[in-house]
Amino acid sequence: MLPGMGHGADGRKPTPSRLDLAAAKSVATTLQALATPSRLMILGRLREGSATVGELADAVQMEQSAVSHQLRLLRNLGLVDGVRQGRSIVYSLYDSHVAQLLDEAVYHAEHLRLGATDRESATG
Amino acid sequence: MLPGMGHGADGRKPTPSRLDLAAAKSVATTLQALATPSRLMILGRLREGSATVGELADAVQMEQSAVSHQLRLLRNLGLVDGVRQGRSIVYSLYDSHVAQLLDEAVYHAEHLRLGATDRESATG
DNA sequence: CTAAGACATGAAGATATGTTCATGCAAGCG
DNA sequence: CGCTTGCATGAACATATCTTCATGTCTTAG
Repeated sequence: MLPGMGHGADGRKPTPSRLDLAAAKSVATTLQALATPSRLMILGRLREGSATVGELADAVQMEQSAVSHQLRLLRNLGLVDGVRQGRSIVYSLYDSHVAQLLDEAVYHAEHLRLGATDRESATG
Repeated sequence: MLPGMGHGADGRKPTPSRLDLAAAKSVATTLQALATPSRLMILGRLREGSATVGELADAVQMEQSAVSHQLRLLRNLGLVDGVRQGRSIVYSLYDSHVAQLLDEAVYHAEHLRLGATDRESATG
């Protein structure tokens, strides 16, 4: 159970109360899984459908080992799930929440990027 | 608006095509701004309304310097904006996208956490 | 059992990141 | 102008993170 952020079992979240440290840590941990290009691409690929580690490695242009390490991380966070199929292991997004979070993250991130296109090298 | 119902206020977002490396980097960069407890708490506080650096530092229990550093980062990413008001500088979320992304991130993160509560210490 | 394929894991090294410390810059006050 | 308040900035240190290398485990085949 997450302390400090109970938003009711009615499925409706009233007003997103302020983030306490525990909640912030929890959210940060999950978000960090989406905060790196490699994992983002892995998830992006998985969003289109299940794939084996080899396929993932090929899709994201990474070493098999690196992919495995990231998959382990994603698995521990409950973002993906892998099942054996013969000698391969087929990974897929854990549920629709992952896909949604991914979509929304991309969506907002793009918009935010547009709003801050050249803000980075603006007059400091 | 209700988080979790999807962000499609306009109802149509282009088919989230596969993430290429450039897009992944961009999204990852933005998401990384939300991937740490400190920044998450700063944004969480800002989500409730504007605040000066001092107020933020007090709210999130951080040194003023640390807050400033993080604000600089958030500002460069276009997530927050600060304007002078006397000796203080009042910060606020740049626009509703930030608030939305924040809400949705929290929402999904919580759900995902619930699904993976004890996955971390599973039979290993 | 031996051999090969597919994936996982541990250790190590290079980077990146976040906080702190000391200091600089800006604004208000007398 | 000098002093105080409020914030920003740079350097440094501790930590976390990601990738690579070598090796282990599990599965299928003969």
